[in-house]
Amino acid sequence: MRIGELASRAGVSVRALRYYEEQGLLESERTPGGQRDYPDTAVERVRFFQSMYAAGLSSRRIADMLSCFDNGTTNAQQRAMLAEERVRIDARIAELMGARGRLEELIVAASDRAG
Amino acid sequence: MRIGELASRAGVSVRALRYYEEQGLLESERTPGGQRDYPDTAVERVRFFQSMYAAGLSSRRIADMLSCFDNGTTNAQQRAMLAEERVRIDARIAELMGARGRLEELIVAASDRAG
DNA sequence: GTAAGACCTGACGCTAACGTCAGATGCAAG
DNA sequence: CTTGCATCTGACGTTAGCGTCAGGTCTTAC
Repeated sequence: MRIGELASRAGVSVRALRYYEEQGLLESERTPGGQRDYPDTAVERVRFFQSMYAAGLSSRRIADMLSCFDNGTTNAQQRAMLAEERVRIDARIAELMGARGRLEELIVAASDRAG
Repeated sequence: MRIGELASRAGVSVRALRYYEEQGLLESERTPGGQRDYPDTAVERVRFFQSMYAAGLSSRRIADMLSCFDNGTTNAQQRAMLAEERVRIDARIAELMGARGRLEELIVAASDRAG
């Protein structure tokens, strides 16, 4: 498929896809006219990127774990990195839950005042 | 206390405190010499900021809910905003847990391969 | 009174994941 | 063949929460 279709199917912008390619995350064939051509599997791949970005990983980090995503094998360094990122995500979740609690306090206190 | 002490007690940089003042989040008295002087309550206040920043709120958003933090009262707009931010945080937590799950899959798959 | 820090006000730098614009080309339809 | 939309390659713009440097002032210990 071409870039526009991939963008809409994966829920990202065309610009984002070109950026992923720049970062070495996403390859593509080219048509004789020079346009990018993606396989169907690219949709899932891009969604994986989005998920990792949403979790706060950098392009570099995602690139480092790509072989792991592609064929399910890892070296020691990758295993350490995966575990490290999991810890980081857990910490982020804890922060967010803390903030949620603070917000909740404000809401409860305010509703008490409001009756 | 002066700015350096507040910074170390709240766990942020001196620059950050001046930035919070710029954004209208943090007031201070001034000594005759022109240096900032903070009350003890500023420590907790700054920690609240950090928690909100960590949850992805902008300075503007935090400023908008400050009166709520200060005296526990809200107007309708603030109540709506607090609820909205809570929803946003919940969504972020869900994203993170999704990403965590994906990572977990990679880890499990890789450990299967590794034996 | 002076040396050493802490603090002051600008003001530019930084980062990362894109947004956006410009000017040119590819491609399917009528 | 041309109309018109999708796509192409640069390349500069954006955003937000600070980092950092420059040059000058305040405070405190000796």
